[in-house]
Amino acid sequence: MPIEQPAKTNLPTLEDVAARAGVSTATVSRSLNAAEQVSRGTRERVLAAVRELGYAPNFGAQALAAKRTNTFGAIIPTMENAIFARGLQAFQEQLSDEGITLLVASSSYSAELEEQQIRTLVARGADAMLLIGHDRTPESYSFLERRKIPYVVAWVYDSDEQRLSIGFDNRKAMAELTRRVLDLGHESIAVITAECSENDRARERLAGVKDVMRENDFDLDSLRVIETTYSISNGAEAFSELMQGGQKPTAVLCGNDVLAAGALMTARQLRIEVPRDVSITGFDDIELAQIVSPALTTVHVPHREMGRGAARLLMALRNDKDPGHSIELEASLRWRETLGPAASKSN
Amino acid sequence: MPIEQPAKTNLPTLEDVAARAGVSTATVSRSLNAAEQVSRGTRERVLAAVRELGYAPNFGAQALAAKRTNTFGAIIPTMENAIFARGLQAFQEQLSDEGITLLVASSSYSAELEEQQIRTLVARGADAMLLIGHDRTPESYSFLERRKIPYVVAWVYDSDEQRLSIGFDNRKAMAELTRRVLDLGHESIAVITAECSENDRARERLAGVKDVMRENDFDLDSLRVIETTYSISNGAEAFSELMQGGQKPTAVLCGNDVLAAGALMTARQLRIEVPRDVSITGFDDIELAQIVSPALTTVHVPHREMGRGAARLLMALRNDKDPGHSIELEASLRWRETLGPAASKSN
DNA sequence: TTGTATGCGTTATCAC
DNA sequence: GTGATAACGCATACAA
Repeated sequence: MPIEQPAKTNLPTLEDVAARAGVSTATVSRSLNAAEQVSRGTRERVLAAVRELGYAPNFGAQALAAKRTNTFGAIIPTMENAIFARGLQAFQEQLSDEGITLLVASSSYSAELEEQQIRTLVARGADAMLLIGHDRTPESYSFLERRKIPYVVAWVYDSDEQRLSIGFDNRKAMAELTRRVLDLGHESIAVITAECSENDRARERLAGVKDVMRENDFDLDSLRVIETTYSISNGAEAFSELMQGGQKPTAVLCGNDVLAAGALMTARQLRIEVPRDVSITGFDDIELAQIVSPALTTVHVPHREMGRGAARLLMALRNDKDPGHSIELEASLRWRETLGPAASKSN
Repeated sequence: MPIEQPAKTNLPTLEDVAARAGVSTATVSRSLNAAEQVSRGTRERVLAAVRELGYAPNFGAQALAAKRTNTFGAIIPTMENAIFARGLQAFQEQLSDEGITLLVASSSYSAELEEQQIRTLVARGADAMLLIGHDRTPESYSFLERRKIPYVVAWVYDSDEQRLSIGFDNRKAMAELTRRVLDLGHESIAVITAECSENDRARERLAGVKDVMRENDFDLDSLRVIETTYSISNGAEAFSELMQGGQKPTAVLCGNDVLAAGALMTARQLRIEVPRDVSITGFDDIELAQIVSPALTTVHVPHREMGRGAARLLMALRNDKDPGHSIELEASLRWRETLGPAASKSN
């Protein structure tokens, strides 16, 4: 029985390729990473050897020697719904054009968990990080700075913040929506929002509502606010809580489309007609907003622009170029079917 | 001006920790990776030094020395909708319990692209891989085998296939659904499916439909099939194509919930009432299925079980334990609102 | 343009 | 239990 394979069936290394091509390992390395430094002939011989041996670089060795992994990290609050999907997709596409692979983790909206994820991704070799919002533990920031890991904050733009960011003004966007709601004669407003404590987007959106109510001399105490985790079923539950009891709202502003979809579902079950009996609005304008019936009036968020822009900022940072300043994008109202004039006071 | 930081602001290494704790690098390494081999006292001193210095292991070096990254890879066909989200989430959770980080990439339903992604993830150090379905290039398989990268195939169970897999019988599940449809008196059936050429799940589902039609002596030529990429808008378009022209179907079986949601949307626009005028069914039972109105009759897929199970199989494989054989899970009908009796022949 | 030699930060195999 | 020390596979400064 002939021995077909040597016992050690190890993968080919640079050295093997070098031997086969009759050059040094340095030349092989250069042929692969800095082709212009190598004469055409030798490069071709090397590449042939690479193909014949099925060589692929060892990631660990490469990272160790080059001190660079060409890997970026992103931590998003959740993957369970599509809120960040489109933006992340764009981010990813842009990066892979530049030869960067993306590592994604989710924090479940917990600053504590996010800090841990940051450490994990950085340990795993991330050269740069994409983060959502400004709220996180001081340790997260000091860790990144100490490690000199470039990062950009996305999904928010706040001129008060120093950190490099790309996004939109959550407060302003929600204020604009609220203004429209009040213009339609709504006087009894409720808000279903994510927990605000570690989530500046949610907090700012709520602040936007309050700003406008104040502007219009509303009593802020009359504003009912339910904080809950983003999910369809939580939206459903919160809405049903709002609609039982004496003072029913005529407009329910939801912190995002997922909550709004849940609210809409409950409305249907309770035979509450939207927007005749009650208006419901969302935020984000994910695909869901157009699928539900009636289609959701919501705030359109520039997902793809944020993703692409964040990638560009991060690449600049990683390459020690000047990224410029933070970028403010616009979030604009999408008027669809779930927002209408206030119902006559019949409840 | 006092020098606050040494010029070289490098990260602490094992050696630094060792020096500070007054032990050798070997002991530090052991304290971190095999705590039981180290006396309690020294371990505590080491851990203290680690904390004080903010030490974190260098990933590249670790991978290089240990020949193991504790990273698994998964390639799913798409991230653009939630089809794989729940399963992947479960997979991820199970893995992170075991200290494994997950790298995810998507192939856009292209075998060519998938092969490239496999290479990328393996190059980045993936110890093991999760793949969806059996269809892929022969090179993908030979690459994995040559590299001795363990993998498992999920989302399918096919007793004819040798490869380790966990999933359900797509053909059987779709056949079961089709049987119910025919029982309701439908005689004019149409199918909206993903492209079948590189997608065994889609192919098997379509085969399931045909099986049952044959069983019931239907003319297969009368079956209208539209192949398109999974997306709401494609589902919408395909449905509208089906509903114009002479021979309108009374039941439209969609290859997944996303297509079905699109069909439903168009139906609403065309004022076609579901299921009175036409029945529509989905597949997957993602959250979307319950949000749309009327709620989608669909095939429930055991997402989380697949994810968890795949993680267990892969861990066993990676640890050179016997994973046992492929696992068949059940996919069962979820009867909701979009499937009803065939409309009287009025078209 | 090409080769030589060194170092990157761990883990693991030995001894002790 | 603990300490030397040899890999691990590559990139790169320097020399030729």
